Amino acid sequence: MAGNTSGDDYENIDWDTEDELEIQNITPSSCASLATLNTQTIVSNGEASSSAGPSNSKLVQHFLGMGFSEQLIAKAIKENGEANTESILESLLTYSVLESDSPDEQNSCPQQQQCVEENGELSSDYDESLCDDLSESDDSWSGGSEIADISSSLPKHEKAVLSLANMGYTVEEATAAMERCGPEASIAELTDFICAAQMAKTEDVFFEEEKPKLPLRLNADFKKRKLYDLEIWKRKKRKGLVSEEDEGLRLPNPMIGFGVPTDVNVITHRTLPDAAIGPPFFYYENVALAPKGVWDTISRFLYDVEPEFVDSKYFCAAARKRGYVHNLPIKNRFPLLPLPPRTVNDALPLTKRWWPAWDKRTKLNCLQTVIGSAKLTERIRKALEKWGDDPPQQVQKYVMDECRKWNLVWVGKNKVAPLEPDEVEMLLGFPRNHTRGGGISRTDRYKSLGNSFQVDTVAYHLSVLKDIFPNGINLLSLFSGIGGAEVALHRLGIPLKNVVSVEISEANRDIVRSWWEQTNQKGNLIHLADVQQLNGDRLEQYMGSFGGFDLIVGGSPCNNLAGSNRVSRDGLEGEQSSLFYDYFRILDLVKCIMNKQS
DNA sequence: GTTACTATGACCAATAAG
DNA sequence: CTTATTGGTCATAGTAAC
Repeated sequence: MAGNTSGDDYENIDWDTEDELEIQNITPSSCASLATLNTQTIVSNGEASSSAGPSNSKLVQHFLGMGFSEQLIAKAIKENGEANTESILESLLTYSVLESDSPDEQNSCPQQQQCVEENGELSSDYDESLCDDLSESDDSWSGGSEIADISSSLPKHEKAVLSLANMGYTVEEATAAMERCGPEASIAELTDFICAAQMAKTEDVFFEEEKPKLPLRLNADFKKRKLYDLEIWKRKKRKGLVSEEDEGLRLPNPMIGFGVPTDVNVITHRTLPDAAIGPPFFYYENVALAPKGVWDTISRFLYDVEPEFVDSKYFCAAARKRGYVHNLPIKNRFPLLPLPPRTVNDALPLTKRWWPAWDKRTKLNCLQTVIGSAKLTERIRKALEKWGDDPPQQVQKYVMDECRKWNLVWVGKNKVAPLEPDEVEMLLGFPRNHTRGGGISRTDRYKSLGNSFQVDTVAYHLSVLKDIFPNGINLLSLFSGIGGAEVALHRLGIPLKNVVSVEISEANRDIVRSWWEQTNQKGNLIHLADVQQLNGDRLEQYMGSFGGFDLIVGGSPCNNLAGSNRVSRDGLEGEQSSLFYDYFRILDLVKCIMNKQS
């Protein structure tokens, strides 16, 4: 078992693709070509600016990681000294705002200092409407209306412009990029384009020194201004025509990805793009039914790997439609045993007695973070009690609609109820009481569970690692939540050697730590709170101490992608969901560091 | 302050209907 | 082919209760 034999599979995997540094024009990936959100990855080249850069490279790295340009950082440090990071940051932000308000200013593009491709020609729009009177704009938006409300109700392409604007680009730049790249272009494509345009425009222009330092604008004012610019853009757009190019990934039906344990049709081979090939292995997850273009963008960032869309209803009694982007082998997968019950009837046998014949459900819908109200179940009971076993169609439809929407199950005569937390735990493949105790409220249990992996599904995908890493793995777990990946690996019998787990919620960290202790794990568990604080230095530190990560798992926040969000379904640029870019940033960092080590 | 409870449609895409 | 209908969704915000 040990040693050489088990290495066979490993060697079949084509890790040794050294030369993946070929220039990729579109893909925002790979260490060499990309700057987006990724400036840190050039560490090894000693990107020392010729301009007598500050000695404190860590400090520079820190701000580079936040997306500011090296020149701006140098300037900010010069102004503020190295000691006061707060004031440096403030200066940097100020520069960005200045840039966006005065297009003449160059070089403050918060990203992409080193894009070289594209011949960035700009449309004439660049010169127009740059001199909009600000006071006018302020007046026109001075009503009590909330900016956020307005922006969230905008069409998607306009949101894209607004996103770019809020990233520090001018609306004119964003518009030009949109016109050039098409309305469905991803933010990555757009930023690439803008950067190229800026490079073209700013050649030979060196950083000017003294700029009047204005007080930092309030964020609301900033957005207000951008929104006004957006209105201008809309007016322009109505005149011209915009090519609508529809292109996008389609969800498979049935949603079984490369295969599920209960189906004989299993795909065992695929070809990964060279840039995607590890080490490390990575495994990224998010909701399948995201707004248009989101999965295209995710896939493009993650080295053009096609997502594997899987509905967990093929693994358990509840649906869970998710997309997974990973570079794992797909041959010889195996499921966790015992196979979990796959019908409501089997999973919740006590409901069978009360389950009416006209409720044809055999599976539950997606387990959410909130549950149906008591009022609703009472309304349903009242609606049903007038009738016998066979209520009229209208009533049946009403009841069924609500049951499907809220995942209600039958717990008594004419009585439906939401699932209990421990039932959700069981359906998702967690040990009973996994989220119980430790002072967590019932509401928060639902929330944590609703945001989690379905363990059997994930374990099936990760099962191929068992032969590859018989001695255990080092895991980097981003957005760990309640530890779905850790539980899956553990149940697969894959030892966890070193786990760096990043999770913002303290309650969730407590849950994972408690599980770690109860299952007598032999490895090390390192907990961090914020992915945004995880930089190259810390990663190198960890990786140096135990020799790199074997697997990077993460399901980034879906808040702004999920259909059930009525308020802020802003897509990948939403407040929480944009943390996807941190997943990519960290993955790419690890990839680069590992390449450097090997 | 924390927790529980409730009301709140939008968006997308698949499907049905015309 | 177009348009209408349907189904489904890792949720948020406000308010009351504790």
